Amino acid sequence: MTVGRIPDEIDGPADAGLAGRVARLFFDRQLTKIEIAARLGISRFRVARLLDHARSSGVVRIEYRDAPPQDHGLGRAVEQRFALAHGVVAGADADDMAVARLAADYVDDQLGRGGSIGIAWGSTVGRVVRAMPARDDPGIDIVQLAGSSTSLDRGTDAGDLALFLGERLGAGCHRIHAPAFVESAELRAALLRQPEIAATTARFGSLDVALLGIGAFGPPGTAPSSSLLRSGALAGTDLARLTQLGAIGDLLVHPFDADGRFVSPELGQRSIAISIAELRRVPSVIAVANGLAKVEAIRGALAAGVINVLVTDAPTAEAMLATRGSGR
Amino acid sequence: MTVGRIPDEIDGPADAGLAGRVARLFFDRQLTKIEIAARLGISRFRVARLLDHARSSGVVRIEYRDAPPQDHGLGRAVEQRFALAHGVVAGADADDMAVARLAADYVDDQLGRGGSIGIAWGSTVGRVVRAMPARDDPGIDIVQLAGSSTSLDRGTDAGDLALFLGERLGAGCHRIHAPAFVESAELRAALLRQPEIAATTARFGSLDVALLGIGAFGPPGTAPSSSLLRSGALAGTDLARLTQLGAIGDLLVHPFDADGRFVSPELGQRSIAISIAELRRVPSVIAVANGLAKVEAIRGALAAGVINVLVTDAPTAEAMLATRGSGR
DNA sequence: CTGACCTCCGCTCATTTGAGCAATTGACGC
DNA sequence: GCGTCAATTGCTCAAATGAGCGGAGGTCAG
Repeated sequence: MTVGRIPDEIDGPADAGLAGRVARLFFDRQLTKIEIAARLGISRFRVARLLDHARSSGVVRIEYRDAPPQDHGLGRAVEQRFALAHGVVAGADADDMAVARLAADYVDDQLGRGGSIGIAWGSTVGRVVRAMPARDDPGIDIVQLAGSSTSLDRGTDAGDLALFLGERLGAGCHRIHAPAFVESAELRAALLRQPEIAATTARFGSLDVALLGIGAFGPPGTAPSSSLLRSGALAGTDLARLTQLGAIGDLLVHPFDADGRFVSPELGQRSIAISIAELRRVPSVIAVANGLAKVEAIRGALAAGVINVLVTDAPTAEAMLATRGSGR
Repeated sequence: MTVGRIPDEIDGPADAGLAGRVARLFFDRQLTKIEIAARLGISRFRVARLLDHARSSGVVRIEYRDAPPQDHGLGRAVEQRFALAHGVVAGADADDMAVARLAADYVDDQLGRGGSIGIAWGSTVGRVVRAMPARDDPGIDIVQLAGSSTSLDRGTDAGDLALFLGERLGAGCHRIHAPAFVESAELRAALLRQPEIAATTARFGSLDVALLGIGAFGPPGTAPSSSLLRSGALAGTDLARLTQLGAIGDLLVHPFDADGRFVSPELGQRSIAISIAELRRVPSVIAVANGLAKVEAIRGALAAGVINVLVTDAPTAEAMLATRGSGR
């Protein structure tokens, strides 16, 4: 019964490997099955069956990367109404993922070869990262724009997203191994002096692209879509004060009111994140936000004049345009 | 010049969307081009051209997931010689990535539905994580087996790898937000009392699978393949002492000698990682290691009796078997 | 307005391909 | 040794497909 050394790969792997080889010759090199059969010395029927097997057994998988439909008309309307460089609006029946894919394609276009991209946090940005077409471009630099927060949902933290994006693009990744909020301005200053952290924040000045979500505070008591609120950085009293100041949403750690005024500059004194002033210097600031609950916040964020490009969906865009006469 | 609202998606997206729809009907639903043409009310030639376009423009992408060839004979020989549950050996001309894919497939098989997998650090483990077939199984738990180290190369740190793996499997991810090594046993104890860290280490006892690399110290002066050495945890004097004790490699943070004895138990007193005793209780400990420089270390690690499954390549396996008469 | 140029479309015909069937092979139990 | 069953192989013929061609429509400079 001593089996010793049976060369039993005569059939298994020989076969398994064949399916892969055949599939590559057929799909990649576009040979006909007859040519493949001749080349490998097997019958064309075997080639066909190998190919069937390869597909049914998952050896070859077919993926679709078609861009979701866009509503260019609405996009242009948003551009003009809010003085944006680009308004990208997903078509009528788009879901969150369609918006994320449009944003990912947009970012992919912006990053020609190389380039430096800053990345924020949030579930919206997370979807964009996951929809990003894979690359292998070490010339790209990913820069985390705000510190981390462990209380955010899985895979929405800025550090995690920067890591994912770097992995996906094959890019260098510059993270901030520190919390987004600390107790005092002194601690913040001390952290910013840390060489590892300073190496990342020093890159805020040379970003080509920044990718952000827009946080909406929403009515008190409801679950906020804002990662700033979810991050647990703000005590109840802070939040009450912000609401009193008219805050309706946030960009990263910076709350703003309906007119796009940043209402709580002192919050920036306790947070480790890119400042609004630095953000204004980024050539292309791309915000992704959709959902009727975010309409007010998006309008406020655009009024702040920080954002160049907005990616959203049709219902949101229509709601943003509809209130032309009213409000502000 | 006021463009207002031009429905100019009559051509672009209508076309782009068509390519995707046609591709799905053709590849997924296996309709013939003639059937597709009839269904969409276009000519079969247009279908063919749309399909060509979809492939050349990258709307459809074809991926291959064929398992690399294995040498079952060598695998069985390794199993018997080293008393393993499984020896998985990649075929003759396999590269590092082929070994990683074999390991990934093996782990994927082990994780039927659900299950708890512990993950170590290192570039080898990193390749396995990246080769892992994607899933979406929230029933799986990823457990980081050792603390983080910022001095490891990009994407080889245990925290990063746990995050990547969790993302890839759609699984829950339990990380250790602490360094792998600290200055004193007291600090270690304090950290282990932290609820967040304790929540992860508590899972060491209920792992189904552990995925490890094997570190090889190699001759002094050469670049070590061991992530333990690279992690910068050991001062020069520590290293000299370990070498003196006969250490030739490591499992996670635990150095061992050629006979598989763990030579420096006190190192565990300063490190945040699964212990050898805990590791022994894991039903399936899978080690991935290949390269002639690692042969001695692998043999030592197997002698320790912690490892159940070894994944390697043919040259390494042959070298491991060749020294049967000599040495130990 | 006109002609050059370009892109996209549908057609014909030769080639490639798939469905279904019959022959072969190999494993296994008796 | 031999029958049985399942899996695999190769075949025929009808259907599906690709290459290349000429025409329709659209754009742009002159």
